Amino acid sequence: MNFLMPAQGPSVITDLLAQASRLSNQQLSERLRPTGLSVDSWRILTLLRGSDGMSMGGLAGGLVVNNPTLTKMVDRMVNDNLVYRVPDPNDRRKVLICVTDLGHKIHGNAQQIVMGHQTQIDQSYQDSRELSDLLLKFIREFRS
Amino acid sequence: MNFLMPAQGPSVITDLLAQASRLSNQQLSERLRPTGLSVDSWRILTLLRGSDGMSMGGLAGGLVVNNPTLTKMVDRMVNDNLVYRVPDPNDRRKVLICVTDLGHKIHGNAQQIVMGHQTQIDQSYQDSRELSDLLLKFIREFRS
DNA sequence: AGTGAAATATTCAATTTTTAATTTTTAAGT
DNA sequence: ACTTAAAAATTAAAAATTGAATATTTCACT
Repeated sequence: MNFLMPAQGPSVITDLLAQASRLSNQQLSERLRPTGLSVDSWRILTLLRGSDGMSMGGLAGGLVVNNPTLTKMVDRMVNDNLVYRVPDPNDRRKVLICVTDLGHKIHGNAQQIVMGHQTQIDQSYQDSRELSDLLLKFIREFRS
Repeated sequence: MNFLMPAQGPSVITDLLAQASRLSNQQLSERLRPTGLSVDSWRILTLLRGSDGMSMGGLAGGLVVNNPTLTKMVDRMVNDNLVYRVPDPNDRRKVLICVTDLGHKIHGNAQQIVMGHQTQIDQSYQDSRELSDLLLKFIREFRS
């Protein structure tokens, strides 16, 4: 029961990120259950939001998921009428993913829940803003 | 291709953690390939290291993975002779997981690789130490 | 124009994870 | 002691992910 403190040695950032990510993901996942969205589905809709469609590759990069995985995720979301596929007129290798009206609606509900979750974190965790900033920098660095 | 900056609105920490965790996990995963260990197997061995065996529940909590998932992970590691199971003498519902000699040896190799990865992060990313500290606090807060 | 290489997305088989239910042991209250 | 509830780990079936291979389209170079 002593996994609150690391047993020995310096903490490795990959491990800390895994713990933190899975913990917050678990919580958010429960909160999103009423909407029927997984955390990743919400992330897809958020990325898509306000764009006129994104390619599979663009989405996969933004989410950091493998292409075949994303294909299946999008399949499910198409099935649930949250998004739809459109061939890219400029490059016929590509497919553009767009949000349906229902998708927008459900994302709106989800977004409120997510913001509630974020607010709770902000309140119980002092350095939330700073952590976000550092994570943003970290991600930017890692993507180059 | 503009997933480097968030399209709109404030960044949600759960999303940032997912991105950061998956990015660093991908990199470390590649580096660990020669050892045959997955990142999670390495995390298991690290948690186990220096303990006289941990229960499945303890491990699952430390790693933040579901119990059935951990059972299968440990099955594979037992198969590879990295760990073994011992019934807990104090509570016969429990099983203690222990590291084999081979497990210790392979974890040693893996640890070097992981430290190399960490060093690279420290060098390319200025605020590594601070990020780790904030993540530790975040995790501690989330676990209470 | 034509050829080979690269990019994009998908499919398929194999592996892994999840969810729900089961088994075994301990704890609690009567 | 007995009975019921809780805790711990596992199993089994369903769902999701991965990795390799495939099909199609574009790009670059001749």
